[in-house]
Amino acid sequence: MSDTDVAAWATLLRVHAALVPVLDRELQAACALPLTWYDVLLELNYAPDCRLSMGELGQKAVVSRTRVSRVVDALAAAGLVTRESNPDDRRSAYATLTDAGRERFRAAAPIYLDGIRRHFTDRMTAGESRTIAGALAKVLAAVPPGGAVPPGGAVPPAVTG
Amino acid sequence: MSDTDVAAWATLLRVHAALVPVLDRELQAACALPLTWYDVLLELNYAPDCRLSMGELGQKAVVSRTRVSRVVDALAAAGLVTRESNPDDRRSAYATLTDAGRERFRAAAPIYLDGIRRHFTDRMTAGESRTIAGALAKVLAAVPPGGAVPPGGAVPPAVTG
DNA sequence: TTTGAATGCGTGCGCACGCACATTTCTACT
DNA sequence: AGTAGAAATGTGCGTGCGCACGCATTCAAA
Repeated sequence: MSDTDVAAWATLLRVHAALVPVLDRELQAACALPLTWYDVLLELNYAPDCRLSMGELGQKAVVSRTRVSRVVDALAAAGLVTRESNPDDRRSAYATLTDAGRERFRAAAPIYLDGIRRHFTDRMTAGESRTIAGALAKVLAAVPPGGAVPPGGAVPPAVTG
Repeated sequence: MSDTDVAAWATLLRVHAALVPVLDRELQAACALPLTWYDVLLELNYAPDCRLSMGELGQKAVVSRTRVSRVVDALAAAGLVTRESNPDDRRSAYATLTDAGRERFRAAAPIYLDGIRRHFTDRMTAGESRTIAGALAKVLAAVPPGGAVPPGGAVPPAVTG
């Protein structure tokens, strides 16, 4: 039973490993835009006022929270976003999409979406696609926050060292 | 239509980003075994004579072909595999599972499988799991080899120059 | 046999990524 | 007000990873 149980997860790992480089290269070749940048621009474009704090970005985009800081630095250096400080909470820092950033994103989106369609969506039925989205959303909702497992053992307590 | 089309892929990316660190940590906490090591041990254990060449390992396991070399070095230093040369083709190098490696893998397997079950499989129905495995297998079979897209355009190769 | 291309592999190098820690600012409680 | 703790962010550092390249070997053709 283990074999069939693990099949879905194992295949997911392989698809990710095989497809991400392909989509990343296509996007870079067409728009000179790394996938990480695209993801950040996407979330900013979707957010109200095209503005998000670093923490929100780290939570919404597929980027580590600590990494967001440097990615935003790079994006700001490229003129695609601006750093702003929040007058109501001077700890937090906002990243806001610039016009150039929005235009760059809108140019890149069709490329990326087309890649997803050609390599991923077109290979399955609409029903399969919906099933995947639904099932994986349930998985995502139940995954523990952070890469946690700080207490002793993963499965057995195993208190003593 | 784009939104729902991309949903499956986007969720896959998030699940991967969220779950891989969790499973990796659980495995490391319980067995001091990185996921990459586990994957290599798994393929070796499944292979005939517990032996595979570097190229085969790179193709079967979720590890870059060039990275295999260093991973095998580390595994050999840990006594879990041995490096052997192929007398029939002196270019190739074999990695063979040792008894210690096999034992280590067999100890780790239940931990990893249980993690997959708790965080992934148990969150969906058996039908959903089968659908995911089947659909993603189709995607995998159609993905272009290598991270390719060397020629100019991203979409059509267009044979003639 | 000789020669050129192809295959399999290992390594130097640079990049991306996340962790642990320090810093600044906010919040709650006395 | 004053203080301890929490929250949000930025940074030094080590690590994993893949690419470009070079070396050894094998195959194919002349």
